[in-house]
Amino acid sequence: MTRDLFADLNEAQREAVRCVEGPLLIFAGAGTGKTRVITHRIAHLIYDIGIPAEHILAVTFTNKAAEEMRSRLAGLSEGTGDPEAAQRVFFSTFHRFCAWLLRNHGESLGVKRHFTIYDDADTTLLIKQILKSMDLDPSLYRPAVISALIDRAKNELRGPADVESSADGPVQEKGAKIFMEYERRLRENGVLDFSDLLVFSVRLLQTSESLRKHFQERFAFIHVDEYQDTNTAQYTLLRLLAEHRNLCVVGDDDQAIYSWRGADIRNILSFEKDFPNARVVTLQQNYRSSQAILDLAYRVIQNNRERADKRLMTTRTGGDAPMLYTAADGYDEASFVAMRARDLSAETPYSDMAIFYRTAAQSRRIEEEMMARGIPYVVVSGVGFYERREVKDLLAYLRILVNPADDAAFSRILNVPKRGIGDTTAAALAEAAKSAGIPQTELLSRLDQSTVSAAVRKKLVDLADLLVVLRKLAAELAIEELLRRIVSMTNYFDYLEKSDPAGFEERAANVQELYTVAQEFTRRSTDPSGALVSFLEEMSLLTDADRADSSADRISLMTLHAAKGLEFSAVFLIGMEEGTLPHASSFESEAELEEERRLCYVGMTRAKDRLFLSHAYSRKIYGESFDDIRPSRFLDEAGLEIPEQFSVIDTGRRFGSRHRPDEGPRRRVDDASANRVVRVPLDEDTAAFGVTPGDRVQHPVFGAGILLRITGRAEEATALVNFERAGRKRLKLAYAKLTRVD
DNA sequence: CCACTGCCGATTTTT
DNA sequence: TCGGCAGTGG
Repeated sequence: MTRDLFADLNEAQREAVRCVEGPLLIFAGAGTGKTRVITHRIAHLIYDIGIPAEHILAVTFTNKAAEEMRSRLAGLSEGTGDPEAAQRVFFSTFHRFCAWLLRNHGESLGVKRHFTIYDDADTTLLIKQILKSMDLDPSLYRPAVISALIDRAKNELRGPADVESSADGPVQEKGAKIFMEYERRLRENGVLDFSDLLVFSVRLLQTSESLRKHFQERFAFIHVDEYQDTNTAQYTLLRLLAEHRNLCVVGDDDQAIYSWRGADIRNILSFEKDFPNARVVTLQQNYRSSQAILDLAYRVIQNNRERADKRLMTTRTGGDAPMLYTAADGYDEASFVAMRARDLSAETPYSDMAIFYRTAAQSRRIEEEMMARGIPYVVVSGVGFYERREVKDLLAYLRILVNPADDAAFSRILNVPKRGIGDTTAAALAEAAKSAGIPQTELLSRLDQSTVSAAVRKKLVDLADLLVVLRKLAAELAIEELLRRIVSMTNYFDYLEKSDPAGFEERAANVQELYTVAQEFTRRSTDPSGALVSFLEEMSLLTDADRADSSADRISLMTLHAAKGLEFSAVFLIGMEEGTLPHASSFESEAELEEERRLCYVGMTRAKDRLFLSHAYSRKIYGESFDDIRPSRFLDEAGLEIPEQFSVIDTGRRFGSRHRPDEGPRRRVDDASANRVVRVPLDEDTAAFGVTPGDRVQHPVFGAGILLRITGRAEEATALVNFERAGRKRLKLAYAKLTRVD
């Protein structure tokens, strides 16, 4: 070891790294360097203690996090005797780890080596089919609800029978029945859904003692990132693997925002009970945000009852006081964000700014504004690349080659591109396959004349022939080449152009992108024999976030959920209103409200230097206008002073709000965007000047006016005052003699 | 079989 | 407001 791993760590971090044996819980608040701690700890295990790298497992929730850790560890490995060791550490997401486990050892549970994975779209479709076959009304038993119910049950390691016995109400009762059929069909198709990856892995380790022992030895040291987000299945898996108790979990209960996905915050809160004699280290030294931002966030999160108390302190200096903008409406808010972002861009690149919102739909107005002003932006997430129709279509072809029983893939390609096979034929195929007990793919050329017309039969045979040819090509060609053949043999581009002329170019580009992805994969791949299977697995387990291009200088737009784990110099948190954040659906339950609060907290703590919060009193929701929107309770909790009502005068001069002719006459207000009072809590040094936004102030030269806002702090504090006679002026508080008048 | 139209419903979405 | 869908006429 040529390098002191402890040199660049603070005391708490050192303690966490040093403690290598037995259970360890690291409470890592936002921006306290948890990735640094995990990677240093792993490096310490390898290079100082001498643990073979292949005995170390590190599990994360996202591919991105896993990659980040891997590369950080690689950085630490440079210059050591064995820099390659980092490559041998098993960094993986839970799901990828499980897929790996099942590919290699799932046979005993009836999991085929070449299983394919159903994504959300596939499972929703399957549920709809089941509803139809059971003659249930989809509006009563909504597929999304049923899907959530099933997913939830699986994450809690409960089967259809468990759901049935605890059912209260018809949805759950029928849900259990649907669940049962759902499972049957997945097994019949040789496919797993996301949760199955966890469920079967748990079952595997529970049933096979030898495998359990094997993996306990193989992974003698286990690390888990974002432990607060683990669900019951994941927790159980960890318990099975970590019988040796060398389990190090890192997390922050204040950032638990996935309970609706089955994550159980109690996993982290009761770690010490689950693993007696566990060491607990709390990281509270923040390296990311200004103290003002941390304090604001703390005031909010402090209102949660179910949390371990901790408070972040920063080393970082500078930054502006967080500010609140009270907007007239959504357009005004968007306008404010855009203008402020542009101002900021003089000193901060757009790529270091972000706009967060509670629901994806909120991005629209912002996008319009950004477009109108020519501000470069990127919506993070949105419709993922892998969920694009064209991508899914082509992947479905690959899936059906790997797993002929994959019905979701089959129904996707059956009439795509259009080859004149309709619902009637599809139903006949499905029926025949069911009674014959073989996959539909195998049956294509065997449907007899009594069920389908000669013309249709010809089409089916053609498709069958196509698949035979492709299957042969699959064994010979690289994946990219195979994809190109699929596209050319099916005239896929013609189909795309015809079915969606407007979106053709973008879709074609996505297909090209898929070629590139395939090419990349082949370049990286070490095992050509199972290439197609692992390619598909990668496609299923990858998300849009994994391909985000961070090189361009664009401001990022994303939901609060998507913001976790990121940081930006400037953050805009929009739509701070009751009903939006906290979301209306959380009003009934204290637990859900606390989760909304954590969401708010996550958003705030992403900001390094500047945090802008905004809310509007009037907003259009689903095309209907509401004028009595109440500001979010979180603003109160944050200690922000909220203007009573938006009552400012507007000259109608709206920055960038394009003329909207169908909007009717707008309330005439006098120079609204400029003359709005912006209230923010002032720190001591700034408050010492004795004036605060909203005050009526007197100046020796300019006379009386309204203090609109204060930017900067202490000696740098600048007041914007709207003087009755002299108009708007910017004045340094340190020089200008402003006095409050009542 | 496919294109059009009217109606319903509308969080968040690591994998 | 807008997108996804079920139902209907060509």
